[in-house]
Amino acid sequence: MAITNSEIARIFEQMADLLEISGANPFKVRAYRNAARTVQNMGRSLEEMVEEGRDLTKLPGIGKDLSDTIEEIVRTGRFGKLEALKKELPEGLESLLAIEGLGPKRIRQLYDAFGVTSLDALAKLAESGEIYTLKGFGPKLVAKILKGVRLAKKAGHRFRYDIARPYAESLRAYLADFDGVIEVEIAGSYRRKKETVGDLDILVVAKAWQEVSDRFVAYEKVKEVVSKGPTRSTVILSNDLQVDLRSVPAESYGSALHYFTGSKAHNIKIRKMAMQRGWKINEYGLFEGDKQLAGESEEELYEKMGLCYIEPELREDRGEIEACMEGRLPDLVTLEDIRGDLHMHTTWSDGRATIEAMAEAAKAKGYDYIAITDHSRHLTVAKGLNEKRLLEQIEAIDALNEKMDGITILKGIECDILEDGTMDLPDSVLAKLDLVVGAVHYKFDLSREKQTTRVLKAIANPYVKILAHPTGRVIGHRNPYALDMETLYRACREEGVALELNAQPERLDLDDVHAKVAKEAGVLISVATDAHDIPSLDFMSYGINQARRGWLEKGDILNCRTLRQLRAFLKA
DNA sequence: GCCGTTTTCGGCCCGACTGTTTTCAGTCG
Repeated sequence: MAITNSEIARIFEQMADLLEISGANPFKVRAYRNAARTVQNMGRSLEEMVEEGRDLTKLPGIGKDLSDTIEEIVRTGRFGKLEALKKELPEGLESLLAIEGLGPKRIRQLYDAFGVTSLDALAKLAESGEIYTLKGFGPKLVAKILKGVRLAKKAGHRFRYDIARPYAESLRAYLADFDGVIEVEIAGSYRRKKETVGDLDILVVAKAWQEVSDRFVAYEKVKEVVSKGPTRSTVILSNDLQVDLRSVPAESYGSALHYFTGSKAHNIKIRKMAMQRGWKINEYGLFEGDKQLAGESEEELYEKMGLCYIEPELREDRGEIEACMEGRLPDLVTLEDIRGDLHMHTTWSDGRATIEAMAEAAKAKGYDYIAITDHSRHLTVAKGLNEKRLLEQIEAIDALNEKMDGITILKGIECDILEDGTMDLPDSVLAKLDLVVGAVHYKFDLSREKQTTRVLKAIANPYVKILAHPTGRVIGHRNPYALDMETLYRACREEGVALELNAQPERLDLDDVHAKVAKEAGVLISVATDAHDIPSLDFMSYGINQARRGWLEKGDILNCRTLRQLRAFLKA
């Protein structure tokens, strides 16, 4: 009975939701949410830890009860207390929490009085007017609820980073351009470079807030003005992305930026540290009594707290505060550290640019090398290369390398890993290449055991040097396939195989958590764009964002190495 | 339900806003 950490985290979240609606002790609810976060953020598989008899109470936020609960879930696939609770409160009730304006108390009220358990039932009740018989439900709240129902029915309420970015950046520029704006910054998960963002939180220090707010709601892409207040205005953009603009006094800018950048967990930890010293942190500053100790800048805030500056990408309470205190915060990789791109396609398979055009574009980015890695024959829909065509491509690349200066084109392939773990092309052909990138492109639904065996066999092939998009997930579309990551990391280290952090914004695979654990396990990472055209070479920045969230440094990344060092790795 | 340089009991992050009230509960970030 295989179960992933994410699934366990989901169970804890559901438990927390239902407990909240049932009116349980709010701190118990919080304990479940904290545990869910711990489980979601940890790299090790809980299932394996249970099998190995590890002491789970060592994990933060996991005590005796939750440790037993995890064991129960791993061993039986069930959680008795949750099932008991579901008998009292029907399933689906927690889905109502997604509606703005509805929290546990009101949901409970609606259920007790009218038996509401679904969005449809809620909408019906609201439209009939019967809802007004409940205490505390007035016309404005009901209108908000009805709007929330319509919104909740639209799928996918988080936006992929790359989709939010153009909206975010043009709005930032629009505001920065205005005379009345002294500072402007987009905070929240956008600033932490999370792979998806829920909404945008923009902070401004304004000379005249009223004018800035007027300009904000007049932005051309604003579809709807939700509110326009004395310190905050909220709008919905044409793509349904919500944007909050907040006015912040200059002396509080740093604290506000820190507060609204989050993550919540990171902030809570810092705030607790302040409390222990008898201080208080809020969005206006760091205070000792009424005296402001810091607040103008984030740097000052961290310094006063006795901490070093922590990059936004690290602020997830995944050990960054402890690492800072122990002087082992990573020196995060930057885009400028990248010397080449080790995964891209051309017109030889399903790409849209020639080898030469891709090489020229990469050279213009200042890269020293690229690897051409078109698909192999099994991927017929992508015009995958057979032996004959691959040999022709090798000749073509040799000729280009003769001709071109300033960049080296490595001969590679993104070779399919077949169901039995053998490679799609014979070793005799793979031997002629500089680089073989192995990839799973079908049979995603094998059992964990079979999928792991398949991938391990592939990376044991002496020619395979990188495993592409290792978990196969596509954000909001396809879950990662079942794979024993711990064993994979070990095998990669032993075989000298790097794992890819695929920079396609819908993949970002490995993700941040996996990248961090892979690094800790001593595995090298290749941050690669998998570009199918020239503009997609720019995906590198998304890969770097995720790499930074995964604590990666220059030294952890294969394509930060010089060509000579890279060749040494490929030959080893 | 977790946790411990005031604690094995009694705490658990904090402030603002909204809509509904007539002093505040509920929700949100």
